[in-house]
Amino acid sequence: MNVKTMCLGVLSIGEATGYEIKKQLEGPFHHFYQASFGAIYPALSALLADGLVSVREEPQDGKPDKKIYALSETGRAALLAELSRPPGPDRVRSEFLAQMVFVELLADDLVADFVATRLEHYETQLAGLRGIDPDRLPPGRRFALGYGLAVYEAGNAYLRANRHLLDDAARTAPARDAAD
Amino acid sequence: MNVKTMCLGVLSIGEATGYEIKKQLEGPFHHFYQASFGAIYPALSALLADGLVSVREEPQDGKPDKKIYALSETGRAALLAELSRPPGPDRVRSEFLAQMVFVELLADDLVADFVATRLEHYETQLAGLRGIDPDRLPPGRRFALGYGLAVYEAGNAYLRANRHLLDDAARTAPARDAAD
DNA sequence: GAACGATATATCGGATTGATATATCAATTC
DNA sequence: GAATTGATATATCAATCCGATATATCGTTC
Repeated sequence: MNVKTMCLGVLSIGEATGYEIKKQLEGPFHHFYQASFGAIYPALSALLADGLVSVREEPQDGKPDKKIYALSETGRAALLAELSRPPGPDRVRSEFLAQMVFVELLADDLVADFVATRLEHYETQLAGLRGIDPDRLPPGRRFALGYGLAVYEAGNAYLRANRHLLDDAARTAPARDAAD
Repeated sequence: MNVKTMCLGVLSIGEATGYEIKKQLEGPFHHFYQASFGAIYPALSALLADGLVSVREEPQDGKPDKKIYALSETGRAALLAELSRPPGPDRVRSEFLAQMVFVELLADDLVADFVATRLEHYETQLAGLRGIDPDRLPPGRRFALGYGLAVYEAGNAYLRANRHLLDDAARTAPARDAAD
């Protein structure tokens, strides 16, 4: 699903600015879909040019004018067509995991630092998702919320239970050896 | 972690061709890092130009010649430097999840099909990871293997337990209504 | 007063994807 | 038997996207 389709999807929930679409993708949707402003704004421009969305400008005091986008009927049909195609494979890139694969090359204080940061990250993400009331969500979004909770909880629990694999494998720094 | 660094990392395990690096990223590393040939080959070319890897060509009967890349000492140092930087945020894009968020728009037979495919996908991925003997791996790779198992198992279990949210929400197709 | 964060829009150079191409061979399908 | 598919290998390209940056205003913090 490209960013144009995701924008159509978010607009199917209700009209929104480019900034608000980004906020949605940084918040409740963050665990399964991310996109940058560099992709969102050109996507909205293309959707507008193709007649799949409409836009109205609202001046604001003390802030840039808002451009509020809304889904057109053509856009709704295009969204349905895209959603009806079989989903492609997940795309994943976890820098933390990729770096931990080479943990034997890393100094143990670095590893401890990275692991601690990662655990905090899990807690932050879980707190964010737990702050959302599932009863107020339509079924699809409730499903996605529960999925995020399940996967973050599993990752968090795994890291807590197995961080010793990382701690024990990391390089002991020379200065620390001397202190020990 | 960009594709150049990942190539250095895979080469730190042992010399490899571009094709073999891709195979590593399609197999045991797939659940946390993916990259295309379109990125791997230019990355290897750049690494070669920068002196971070060396290459030797081996002719093969019935197949293209092999270009076998090996890490240089300069490359090893560059890898260590990159790995020592704090990991950036995970990048995730799950088309399945993104589409399920808008499940109310989809026909129920499509949803059932997508869910069935997704469950098969989990079984396939889990079978692949379970076929790897963790005792033969160094600690970092053992950790990553276990992480993949934990997260796929959680996602699989969640989908099995909660697919009813999706089934119940999907649109009932008109033709099916008439048949019921 | 400078830096930072929030609300907003927008752009750009570099990174990456997915498709495609080339080559050869073996296995499978029609 | 020919066509298709899949595997082993290398390589490239147009489209998509990222991360950084810019602009503007305001409020908060150091």
